[in-house]
Amino acid sequence: MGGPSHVDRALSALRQLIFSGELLPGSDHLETELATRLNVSRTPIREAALQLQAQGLVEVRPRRGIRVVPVSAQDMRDIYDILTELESLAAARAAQACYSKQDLATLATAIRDMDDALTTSDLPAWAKADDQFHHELVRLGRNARLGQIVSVMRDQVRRARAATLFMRPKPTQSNTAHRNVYQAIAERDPVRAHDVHHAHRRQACETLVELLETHRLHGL
Amino acid sequence: MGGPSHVDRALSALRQLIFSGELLPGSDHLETELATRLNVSRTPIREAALQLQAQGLVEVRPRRGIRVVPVSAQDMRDIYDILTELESLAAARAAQACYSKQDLATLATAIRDMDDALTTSDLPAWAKADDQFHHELVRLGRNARLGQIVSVMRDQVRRARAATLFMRPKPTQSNTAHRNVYQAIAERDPVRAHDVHHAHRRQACETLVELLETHRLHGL
DNA sequence: GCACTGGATAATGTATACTTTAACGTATAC
DNA sequence: GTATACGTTAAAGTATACATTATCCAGTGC
Repeated sequence: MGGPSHVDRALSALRQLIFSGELLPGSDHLETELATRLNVSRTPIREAALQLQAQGLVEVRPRRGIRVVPVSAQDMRDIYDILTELESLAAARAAQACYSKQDLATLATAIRDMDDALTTSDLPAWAKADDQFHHELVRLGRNARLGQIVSVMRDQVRRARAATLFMRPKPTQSNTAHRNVYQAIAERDPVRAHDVHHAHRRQACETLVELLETHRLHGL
Repeated sequence: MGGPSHVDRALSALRQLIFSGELLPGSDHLETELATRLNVSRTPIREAALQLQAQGLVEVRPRRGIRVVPVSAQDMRDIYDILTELESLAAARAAQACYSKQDLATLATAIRDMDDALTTSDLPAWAKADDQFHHELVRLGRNARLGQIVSVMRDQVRRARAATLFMRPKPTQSNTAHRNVYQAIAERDPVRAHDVHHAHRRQACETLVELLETHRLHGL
């Protein structure tokens, strides 16, 4: 069976390099350089770069290199605007879908994991569980295209959150909000699910952008 | 100066072939076939196909060919859900942006063109002006990422609308709705701009999906 | 008749060679 | 000293050659 192709590996590797910060935001990288680095020819690099460009992670600029796009505070606002609307829509749709408690088990698990992480002050674990919750929420909304868009937006947010995770107050509110969204979905109340989640994301955006701006974290 | 590359031309050509229906939804096309057809090598075809895949217009399936993705009625609902939320958000943001009447001139022009097209019953012209209005609206919302997403979604809608344009009743309501959105933006009333546009798109979705389903137009 | 094996085939995945061209530096004219 | 023209160079764009491998079909065994 065909294992992952060189393009696939280049994609993962480049994502890894970007998220880990080894490829700094704003930095340019020639195709040849990356090809050498990943031990492949230019072809898979070019194809991977094209896909990353479509995801907004890099920008290919002829003769200047493949650029890791920096994300400003304003960009983050734009991204959150999209994320907020689409996730809230997913929440509403999930509430309309008449899920049983069993269907919502994964959501409940994510919430529990967040609580656990909070009591042990394990912020990375909290972030992971938080991602899990949002991912599940969108999945329950049953709109594959929406899921894809949201996941691209969430990648960007993740980059910024990594830089600010340890500056934040304990995210107690988030857990409460998630619990309320879960309740609304379980009770099949789309409007409440939508509104609660919307307010939650809006708040999260404010918190994040404020941190970015006060700490002068531009071009993440 | 560097004219458009082969990749650029392949992209336009393939889009043209898809939108014109020469490449039927659901049909598969080998890289070599398309390369011969467009008089280029496989390389630009592969790169173009990757970008079209990112836009959801084709699906590249190893050894089975590049497939023009068919769009079902349910797909169209999903697409409209996204479009509705994001365009409405753009409308709200546009209303918050304190634009002068001059800034809104292009919107007004689009509305006038729609009216003209309606009185002469020139439906293609109406569709074009309609696109223009929505495009302008989103531009005024000042969120580049949102603009990109919306434009991808609108491509899909365009495919379906082309098939149903002449089945519809005269789109008088649309013109009224657009006028109201324009008004709300001019009066800097984000909530009304949002809600009016939201209702408008929702209605459009219902109309379109109903046509698709009654006429059994699956896999457009 | 059916399932399985194995090889032929053809399409993709990848590397590489080649072409084109933008960017940079140098030299020259003024 | 500045600006323009020109040549060099290196990077991307493209074609192509090659390697890999899924698919199909014929043949075999049962």
